[in-house]
Amino acid sequence: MPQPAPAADTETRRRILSVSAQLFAENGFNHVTIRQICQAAQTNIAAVNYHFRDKLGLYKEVVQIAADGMHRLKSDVLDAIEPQPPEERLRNYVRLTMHHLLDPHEQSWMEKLIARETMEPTPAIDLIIEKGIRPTAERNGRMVAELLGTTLDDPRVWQCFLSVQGQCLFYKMSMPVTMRMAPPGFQYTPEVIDALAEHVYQFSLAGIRALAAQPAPAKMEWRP
Amino acid sequence: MPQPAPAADTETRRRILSVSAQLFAENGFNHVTIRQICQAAQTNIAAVNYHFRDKLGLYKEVVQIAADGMHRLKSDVLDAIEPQPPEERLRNYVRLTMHHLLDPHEQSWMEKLIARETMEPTPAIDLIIEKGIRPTAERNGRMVAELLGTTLDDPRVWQCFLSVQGQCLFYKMSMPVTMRMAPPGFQYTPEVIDALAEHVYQFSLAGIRALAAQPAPAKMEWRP
DNA sequence: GCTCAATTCAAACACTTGTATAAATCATAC
DNA sequence: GTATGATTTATACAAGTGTTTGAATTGAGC
Repeated sequence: MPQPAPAADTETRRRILSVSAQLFAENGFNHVTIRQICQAAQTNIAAVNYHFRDKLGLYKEVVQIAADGMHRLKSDVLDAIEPQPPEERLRNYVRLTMHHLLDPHEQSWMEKLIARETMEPTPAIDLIIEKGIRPTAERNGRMVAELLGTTLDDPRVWQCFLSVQGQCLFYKMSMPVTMRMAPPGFQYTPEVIDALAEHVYQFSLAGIRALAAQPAPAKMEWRP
Repeated sequence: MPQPAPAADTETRRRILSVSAQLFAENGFNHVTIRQICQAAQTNIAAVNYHFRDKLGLYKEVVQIAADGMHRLKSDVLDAIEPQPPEERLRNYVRLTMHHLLDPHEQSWMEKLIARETMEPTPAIDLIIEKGIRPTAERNGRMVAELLGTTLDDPRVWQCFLSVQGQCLFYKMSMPVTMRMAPPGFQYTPEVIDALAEHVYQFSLAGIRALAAQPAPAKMEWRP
């Protein structure tokens, strides 16, 4: 019973990873079969089991990559908007996030995979939380906290951030219905996405400002 | 080959419907097996095929009920808030919707089933759109339009409504992650849900008012 | 050229799924 | 009571799933 070298970087191994990342992101863990993956990767059925032990092993490696990439991607976004004034920071955060999620040309399978895991978690969810979400939580919070004129231990920070994130993700998650309700021929072109992002920005900025004007509620313990 | 009377109302048939509604809402069409349903309904494997032709037939009947019930539920909510001033209307709409979605005691499997179909549609999605969503679209729109001081053919109406709906649904859909990020022991008690709903209301009302203050964009054709 | 380990391959296995069949049971009208 | 049709039951089937196996192929090191 031959064993592959620990994490050897074979050509087929790479192909399987690349192909399955797309498939998993688009269809979810349960709706992708090993045979699909291997056919798309032009290799044998047993390749997945040989290189990744089993389907879940492959998936976890894909998720690992997604979580790391997500962290890097989010860090890049946050870096890019760092020097801007707070309002522009929010505007561009929303714009970039929605493009990653909605633009079909944007090959951002990582956002999609994580959006999927968020709604329908598998045993790999903890990886995503620890490596992909938690590390940028503090910077995300600071972006909102500054607009609120408060600190991270103010519960309004997370409620507002979730309201922003919720609007962005909702457009992605409700796409199947949106496309059916929209007039025929509708597409998520870059211009449409920009317009939606601008709406979410305007809507959210006003929401945040209104809450900033209210008396501060009791602080909460802040967890890292 | 015996055939059941058209839509006979047998006891087992009722049990299957009731049990599978819960299961489908909680786990989605693909993650529920006929054997699960029949075991929970304390009947034979073949009962589903006998009474509903096949699994999809059963599911479509469940969805039919959900779509009708959804329409009725939404109508009731809209009726209940009708006499209130516009702001209170929005506040209570958000509050009731979030309770239906999040309260574990609330046995509102219909909202959950439809939320699921929204994100991961099956061949039954059209039923939901036509019977469960479209019929109340106009009233939903009017609720927002009034706050915006505009008419249904103003694109801001739908963008704002989706922003509100998006926040509500997001809390439902991201529950798996939320529960893991939240401090241990966290639960969606009625009080917690009320607080969240109040936040969404405040946030959204400010967003809507800010957009109302802007110059009106080009109208769009309004589809029934 | 040979060796030996890593890698690929074809085939099969064990299991679950939805569905179909035919017999058994039940209920009701005559 | 019996006949007839509706319902329930036990069982089998075909297709699809992830996984395993053992042989074939490859390729680098000597």
